[in-house]
Amino acid sequence: MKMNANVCERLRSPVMKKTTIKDIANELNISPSSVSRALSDEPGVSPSLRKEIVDAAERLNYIPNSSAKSLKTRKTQTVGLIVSDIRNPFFLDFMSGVETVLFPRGYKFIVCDIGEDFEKERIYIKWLLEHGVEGILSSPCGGEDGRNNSRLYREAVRRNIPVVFYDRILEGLDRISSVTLDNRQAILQGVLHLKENGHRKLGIVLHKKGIYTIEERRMGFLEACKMLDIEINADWIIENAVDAERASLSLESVLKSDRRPDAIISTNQFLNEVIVATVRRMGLKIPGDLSIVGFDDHSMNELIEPPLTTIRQPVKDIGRIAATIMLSEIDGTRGDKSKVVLKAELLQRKSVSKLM
Amino acid sequence: MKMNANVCERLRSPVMKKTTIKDIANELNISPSSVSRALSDEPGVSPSLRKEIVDAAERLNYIPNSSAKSLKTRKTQTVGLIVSDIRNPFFLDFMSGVETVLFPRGYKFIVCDIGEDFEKERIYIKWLLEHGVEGILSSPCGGEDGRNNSRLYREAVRRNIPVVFYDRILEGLDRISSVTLDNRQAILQGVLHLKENGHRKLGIVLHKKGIYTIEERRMGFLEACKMLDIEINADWIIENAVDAERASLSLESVLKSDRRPDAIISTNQFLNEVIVATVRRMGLKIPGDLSIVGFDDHSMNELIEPPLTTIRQPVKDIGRIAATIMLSEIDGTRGDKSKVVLKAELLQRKSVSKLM
DNA sequence: TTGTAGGCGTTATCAG
DNA sequence: CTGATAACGCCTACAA
Repeated sequence: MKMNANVCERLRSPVMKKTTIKDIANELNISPSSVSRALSDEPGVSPSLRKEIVDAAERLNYIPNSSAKSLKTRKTQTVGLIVSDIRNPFFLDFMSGVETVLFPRGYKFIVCDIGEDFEKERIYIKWLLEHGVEGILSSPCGGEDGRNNSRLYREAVRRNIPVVFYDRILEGLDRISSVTLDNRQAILQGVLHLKENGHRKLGIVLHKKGIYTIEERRMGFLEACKMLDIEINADWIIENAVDAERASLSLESVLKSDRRPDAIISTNQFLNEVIVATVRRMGLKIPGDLSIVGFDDHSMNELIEPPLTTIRQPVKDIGRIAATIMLSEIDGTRGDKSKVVLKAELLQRKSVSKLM
Repeated sequence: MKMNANVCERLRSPVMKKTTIKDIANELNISPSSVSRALSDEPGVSPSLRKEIVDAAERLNYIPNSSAKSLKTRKTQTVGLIVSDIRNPFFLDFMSGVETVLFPRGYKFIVCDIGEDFEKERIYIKWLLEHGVEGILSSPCGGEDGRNNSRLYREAVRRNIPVVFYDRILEGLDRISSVTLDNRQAILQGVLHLKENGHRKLGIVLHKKGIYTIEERRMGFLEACKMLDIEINADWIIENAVDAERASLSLESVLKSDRRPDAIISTNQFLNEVIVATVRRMGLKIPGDLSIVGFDDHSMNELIEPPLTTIRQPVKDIGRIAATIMLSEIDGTRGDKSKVVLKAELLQRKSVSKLM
C-alpha cells in the first residue's frame, strides 16, 4: 500500500528535481569528482567504485546536463546545418549523407532553413554561434544585390569554428572549405549530349538569379555553346525562373514563337517539373517536338513519360564529404582548407530525340 | 601604421578570447548585472547606460553564451525533431511546416534521423534529454516485435518536457499529444472511389509491418471492404513491402496469377513508385489493365502517365499543428493533451478506370 | 585512488 | 537604478 502510494507520487509529481552528479555523490557518500570521472569513462576510479556509481546513476535516473558540461569544456557536440530552402528535394539525400557521418561521432545537428533569405540566414548564424555549435555546414544565399553574410561566416572562422560550404560558396572566403559540383562541366555534358544528337537550337531555364550554382550553370551553358560552336539565342535563355506560374508562361511564349528552340536544359528539379508540365499543357510531344535535359535526379524522373534524361549530382556524397571535412577541421587534424569539386553524371533516358 | 598592425593581429589571431558580459562590464567600469539586464531587455537600466552597453557589446563583438544562460535558466530554446526515416519526402513539407512555427518564436530544432531503428531512436532521445531540449516532436518507431521506446518518452514527460507525436503514435501513452491522419478513413476514401468506378477485386501494398500508420491503413482497408461488401482476397494483400526489389517481385507474381486484382492501393510515396514501375515493366496499361490509387502526394504524381489518383495528407499542416501544440505545452498554457486527427483528401486524376 | 576547491558565463536575489 | 554575491551542474588541477 505504502509502496504503491510512493510509486504513484513519483509518477504523478509534475516536475521532479533532476538528479545531478552531486546527488549521486551524496547517495554514495563519495565526492562529486569521482562520480564525474566514473561517468565520463575517465581513468582514476577503482573498478568497484565505478560500478557502484554507474549503478546508482542508473537507479537515480541520472541524465547529464550538457549545458553545464559545455560551459566548462566548450564542446557541445552540436553543429549547424544551414539549408538554402528546405523544400528542395536535394536536402533529403544531403541530410541523410550528413547524418551518416555525424551520428557515429556523437554529433547532433540543428537545421536552419533560410528560405533563400539573407536576413534569416544572418539570424540563424547568430543563433548557431550563441548556441556554441562546433561547426557549420552551409549553402549560403547570395542576394541578387550582391549582399551576403560573409562577414558573419568570417566571424565564425575567427572564433575557430569551422565552416564548410556545400553546393554553393561565397566568393572571396578562401579560408573556408567547400564541397561543390562542377556545374559548368555538368551543363557541358548536357549541351554535348544534345549536340551529338543533332540539336543546335538550345534553350535553358535558369532558377533564381544570383544563386551561385545557377550562375555557374549559366556560364557553363554559354561556355559550352561557344566551345561547341552552337549559336546562342538570348531569347531562349529564361532567367530567374523562381515562380512556377511565371516560369511556365515565359517558357510557353518562347515555345510558341516562330523561332523556337528544339531542346531545353533545366537547372534543378523544381524546373524539371515546371518544364515538363508546361510542354505537356501545350500539347507538344517530348522528345518529338522538344527535347529536354533535366537537372537533379529525382527517382520519379524515370517514371514520367518519357523518362527524363537528367544531369545527376551525387547529392549524398556531397553531404558525406562536407560533414567529414567539417569533423576533421573540428578535430584540428586538417591544416589547409579543402575545395572539393565533384562531377555530375548524365543519365541518358528518353527525353532527347535524335535529329539526324 | 600601429593601428594597421593591430587590426591585422586581430584578424589573424587564430583563436580570440571570446568577450563575455564581464569584459563589457570592465570596459565600461560597471557591474556585470547591469550588462546582463541591458542585453536581455530586462527593465531596471537607465536608457543612457543601456545604450552604452549595447554599443560596447556591438563593438567588442559580443556573442552571448547560451550554455551558460541555459545552465542558469533551464531554457535552451531548442527542441528535438525525431524523424522515422529522413529519406521519406514526407519530411520536406513537414519540416517546412515545423520551421514556420518555431522560427518566429526563436526556437531551433535538432533533427534526429532514426531510420526506423529502435536503438537509434533510444540513443537520440537520450541525447536530446541531455541537451536539454524543451520539447520533442517525434514519429516513433514501433518494432515488429512490439518493442518501443515508450519508457523514454515517459521519462521525458516526467521531466516536464512535452512530447508531441506526429504521423505515428505509441499506444498507451495517453499523456502525450499527437497529430495524426485519419488513416482508416483515408483508405476508405480510396476503396470507395474504386468501388464507385466498378472495381471489386482490390489489392493493397503495405509498407513495413508494425509501423502504426501502415497497420492503420491495413485495418482501414479491411474495414472498408467489409463495409462496402467487397470480398477480401488475402493473396492480394502484399505485406512488409520495404525493399523495392522484393516488393516489385511480390506484386508481379500477384499480377501474373490467374486470379488477379483489377486495382491496387498504395500506402506511401515510395510504394507509389514501386507499383507504377512494376506495372510499366510488365507492360500492363494503367488504368486499362490495372487501376492504381496512390498514397502521399508528390508533385510529380501529376506528371507521370497517367497522372496518379492519390490519397493526399496535409503534411505541412501536420507539421504546423504539431509544433504549435508543442510550443503551447512548453509555455504551459495548455492543460489537457490534444489528439488531433486530420483528414486525407482524394485527388482524382487518371489512374483509375471506370469499369461499368 | 579519492577528495577539495575554483571557475566556466550567466542570471537572480538582495542590498544600497 | 546599480552593484555585490551566490548559484546553475560539471570538470579539473591540485592536494591528500
